[in-house]
Amino acid sequence: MDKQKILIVEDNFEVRENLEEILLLAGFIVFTAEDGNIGVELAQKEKPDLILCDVMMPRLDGFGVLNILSKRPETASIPFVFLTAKTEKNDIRRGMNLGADDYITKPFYKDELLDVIETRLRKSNLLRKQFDKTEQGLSAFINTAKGYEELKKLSGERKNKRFKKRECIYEEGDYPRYLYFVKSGKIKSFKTSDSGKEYIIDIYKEGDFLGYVDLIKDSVYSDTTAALENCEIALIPKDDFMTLLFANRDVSHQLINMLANDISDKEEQLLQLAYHSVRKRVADAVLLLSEKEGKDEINVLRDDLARIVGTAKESVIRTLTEFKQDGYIDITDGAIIIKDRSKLTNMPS
Amino acid sequence: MDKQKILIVEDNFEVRENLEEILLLAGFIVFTAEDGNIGVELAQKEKPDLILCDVMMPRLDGFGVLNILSKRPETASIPFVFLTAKTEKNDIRRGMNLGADDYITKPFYKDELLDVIETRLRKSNLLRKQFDKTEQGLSAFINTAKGYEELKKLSGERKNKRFKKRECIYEEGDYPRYLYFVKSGKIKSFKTSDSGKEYIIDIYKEGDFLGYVDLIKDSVYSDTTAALENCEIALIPKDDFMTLLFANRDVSHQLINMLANDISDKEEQLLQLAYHSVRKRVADAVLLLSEKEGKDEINVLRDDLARIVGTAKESVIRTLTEFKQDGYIDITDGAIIIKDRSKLTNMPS
DNA sequence: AACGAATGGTGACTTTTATCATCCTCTAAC
DNA sequence: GTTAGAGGATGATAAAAGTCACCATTCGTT
Repeated sequence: MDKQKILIVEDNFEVRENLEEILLLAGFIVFTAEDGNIGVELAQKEKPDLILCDVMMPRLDGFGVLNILSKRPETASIPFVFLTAKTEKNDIRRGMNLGADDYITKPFYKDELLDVIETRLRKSNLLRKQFDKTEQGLSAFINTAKGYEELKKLSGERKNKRFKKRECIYEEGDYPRYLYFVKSGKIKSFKTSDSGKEYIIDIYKEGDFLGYVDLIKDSVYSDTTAALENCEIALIPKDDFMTLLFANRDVSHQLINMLANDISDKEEQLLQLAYHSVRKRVADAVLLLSEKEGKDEINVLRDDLARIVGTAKESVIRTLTEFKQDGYIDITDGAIIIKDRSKLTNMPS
Repeated sequence: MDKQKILIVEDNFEVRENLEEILLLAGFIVFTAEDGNIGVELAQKEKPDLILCDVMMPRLDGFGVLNILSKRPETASIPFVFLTAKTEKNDIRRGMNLGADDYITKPFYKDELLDVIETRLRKSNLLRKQFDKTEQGLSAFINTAKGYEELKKLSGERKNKRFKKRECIYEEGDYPRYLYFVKSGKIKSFKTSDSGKEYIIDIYKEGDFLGYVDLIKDSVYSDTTAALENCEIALIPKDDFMTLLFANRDVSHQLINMLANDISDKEEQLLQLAYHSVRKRVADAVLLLSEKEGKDEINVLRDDLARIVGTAKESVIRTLTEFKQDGYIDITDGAIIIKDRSKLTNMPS
């Protein structure tokens, strides 16, 4: 077998060097990334056979990395192993739920590390072989990468449309005529309640498709989408999309995957909305935005933050002030800067 | 053109007779149903060309009828016209959002009635012709009826498994090995928060599939399902389902439809959970259960009701007591009986 | 430059909801 | 028949969040 590629994502220099040395000696090709963002990029570029990733990192933490990678079909099936400081039960459970394959607690022994890596690589190879065998059946979902590419191709040839900050892309009640693909910028989709309050359902960023649910349902839009900043969006006519969807099996399966992921996300949101305190929900919203932004600094209207959290603007502002006093965040000129990511992540409910 | 079939769903005897007479004279074949349940059954049996349905009815109201029919592929594309007492703006908007095609306010003129019916029938015929033309493209989704049939066939041959009240079907963290099809009984699916509180995500009844989201995602279950009463469930092995899904385009499309509907439902739930008062959410939960049950009388543990609403048990009980005092419901031996459906439906948020 | 609107922030107060304790009733098990 | 436990219901109280009022900045527009 050829040499296998391993990606290390770890912010601590010494740990990173140490890991790299061990793995190089063991005969792997090693890539290293010093933070989550670089890790995500490297993973997509190099398609490693396994990823070792620290949980606690500035900017984009391990959960964020896993979350992003497991949504991109081309990286979704790469075995993902968490490095966690202590045996933090919550971290591990959450990581495993998100789809991590294994975890290693720091400090670790060389043998333990290599053992885990070997096990995971073996399992993954086994799986791949099985899929090769049964061309049909389960393997259907391995090729969703192709589906995503096909979908993206649809957007490539189109003329893009630019939307200014706050401009609406579509409104509740409109009849869907396009599938939208975000080329750049961020977009919010929200619903309005009888009493006129808005709730932000989702935030889309570069590389996301939007508007497909109501397009598929063949009903009028049940939400409104508006640009959070200047955006560039490709408009794909409904017919083109439907034709492709009908003609191409990979596209159907990619869409099924996207929908299934959306459902899981929304169910999780429901649970949090039901029982988590505003404090916890604000912390989660801040982390979410920082993840979407890929930065520790986020710029968001307090009104929008409140619409994500599902509460009153004043409550959000008060909570942010508390966070600032507790030293979890800084606020300068309205921008929120995350100072202690772990405290926000582990906020008690 | 052959004589066209119209279904009238209306609880008031006089209005029903009156409508029937007008339509018979106008040359339609007419079916009548005196409540929502009978209406749903008749619609599925007779596949009318148009449905006229009263909004306010005991047991299953017009929204419920529309909701059920629009989820079944074989009845989803039948033009649906609401009969509403006054020009209740909320009712109409809600109805149209749900996918009603038109509405008629009572009292109505004969000409107005026939005019609306004619318009709707013409549009629907036009649509159907278009679909026939473009065998590809949009028509893909018309045939999801076939997909549902194929899926159901999968369950037909299997041995059923019986679950006793409160028994678990699968638990959070389990690895999915089956697709489940409910033959009889009701089932709740719920998630547990860190603090140990449970939230009921969905309630399944006869004719529903469950467990497909995590099956598709190829991840462990992120929720737990348990029987609310004695149930009979068909277990469809994962491989069978995946093979069918891969092989059969109609099944893919049916699944896409199911997923898209789930997403819409959950987004609506999110909005409600965010801003509606406990009082409104309790009213909605009671209506939901009555709809699932197909009766005005519902038997539900206060704990479960609280888990649907996403609040404390005591708060639910207090709210029910208020409803009782206000004359909206009756409670006898723990069973909740709806007395004034319209008050519950139009509960201010 | 002046104005008004939009935005972030704070205080006072009210309402809603959660929590804890207690009581009652019914039922299933001993 | 007795008893333990489950489930429904209510009261008292505390905590959380919403609402209203107000102020200070900033920013874009006239």
